Amino acid sequence: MRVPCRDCPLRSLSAFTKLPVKKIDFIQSIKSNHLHHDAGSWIIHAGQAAELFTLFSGWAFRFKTLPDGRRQILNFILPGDLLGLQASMFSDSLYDVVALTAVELCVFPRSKIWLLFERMPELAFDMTWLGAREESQVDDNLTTVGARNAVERVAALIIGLYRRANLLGMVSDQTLLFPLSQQHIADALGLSLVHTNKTINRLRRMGVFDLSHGLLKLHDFHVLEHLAQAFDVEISPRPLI
Amino acid sequence: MRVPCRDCPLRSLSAFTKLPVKKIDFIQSIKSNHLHHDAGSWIIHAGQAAELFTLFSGWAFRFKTLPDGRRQILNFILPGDLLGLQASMFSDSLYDVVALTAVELCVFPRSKIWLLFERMPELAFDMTWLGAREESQVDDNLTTVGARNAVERVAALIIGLYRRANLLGMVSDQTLLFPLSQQHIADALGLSLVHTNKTINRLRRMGVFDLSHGLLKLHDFHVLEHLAQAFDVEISPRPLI
DNA sequence: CGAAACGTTGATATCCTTCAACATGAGTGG
DNA sequence: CCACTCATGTTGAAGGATATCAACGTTTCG
Repeated sequence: MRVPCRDCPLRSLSAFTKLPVKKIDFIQSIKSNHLHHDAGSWIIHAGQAAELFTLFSGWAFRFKTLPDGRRQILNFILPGDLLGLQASMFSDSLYDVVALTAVELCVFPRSKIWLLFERMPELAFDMTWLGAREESQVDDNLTTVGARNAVERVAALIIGLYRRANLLGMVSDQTLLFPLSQQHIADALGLSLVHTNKTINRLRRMGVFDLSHGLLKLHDFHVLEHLAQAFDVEISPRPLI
Repeated sequence: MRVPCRDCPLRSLSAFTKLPVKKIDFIQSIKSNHLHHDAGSWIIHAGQAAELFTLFSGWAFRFKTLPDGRRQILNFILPGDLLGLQASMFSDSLYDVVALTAVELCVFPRSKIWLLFERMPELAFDMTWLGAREESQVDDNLTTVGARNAVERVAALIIGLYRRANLLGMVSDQTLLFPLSQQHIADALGLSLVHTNKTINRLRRMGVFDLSHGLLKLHDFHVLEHLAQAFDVEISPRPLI
């Protein structure tokens, strides 16, 4: 809580739209907490109620688990992303969210969401926009898992995360701190761990990227885009609640 | 336009929440059109702007196409579902929507969406809720495609559609008009057409359902649920805009 | 230093795809 | 009503992509 929302370092990034002070102060007024979580800890539990969060720093991921234990990672969450919108609109969350690194979270109690719709329609609109954007990410992931082969899947995942991280200024010298294990990648792509490993190494040997020791270095973005059968993407600044 | 929103036949279904007349009239006031489309016709084009719709009758589906033509169906759209929320919040749609049967659509111009947030926060909230619900469907589909094998995928798809249709009163004698071709099923599940066919017939021979001539008859819901490695689901009435 | 998590590799098994051919059904024009 | 065509569904065979199994290497961390 020490840093007021007005001075939030995320706001100065070009990835985010500028908000009038009045709205920022409203956001601050409904923010109830600023949490720290260790890597690996649960942020939202499937089957339980959850608040609404903004990820302030770190990485997290959202996933579902089948009765027999298989798990599917639905998307990854980066700083500035809204987290728990579905969960806070339904009575219970339908998915788990776990911190991938140490994270900081801004907490907005679900009880205040209605206030936001009532008093600050612009912010409610932004929230809906952010929800639509998350869905569009899940759409992409479904397309990756359903229609692409192993090489294309890995390529598409790398591209997607690289792009997002780049917008947040987390990339320098085409290099990025990359906290996913190969098991995370496998669970996101619907591939086995072993095959994921072999596919990554194939791409590594092809020279399109290097991925080791938690560091991703992208050598050739365009080749990777081509390998991924990627769509064109339009990137626009997004609201930050 | 002949039937006023107050008398909308969908509203009387138990699947939908009751709305005060004032709000229904507001909905009516921003509804700009009532469209008819033939089966197979495009409702939303990827790369183009789109309005916001409610599907009044019929079935539709939302999908993406890779540069080389492979296509992934993201979800199916049934009466009462919102359609084009993402598309109408972004400048262009990132996906296509095509009518699976003849459909009727209620049209709400995107230019009026802001008005709705400003003047009717309850409806804005409902819209966000419906968006969150669609995302949760895509989450499920991603889990199906990423973590289930062929038999489980088909079972999960059938269960999901049967459940939704049932809530809308489209099921009688455990039987339902089912307009998907096996190619649609294959494209939704990330399976080849041939393997989809063989999997369906395997399930048919196991006696859990029958699917032919556009008719789905579900013989044993619980066995199918078990085969699908299905989650428990909580079903609650939803808003209708 | 030891243990545990994570990554790597080869061999084998399996699920799913592809190919090809044919069957069936729906729609159309003669 | 029949003959034709096109979409859709069905089936067997063969090949390929991915999964599984098992063993070992490497890093991290207490």
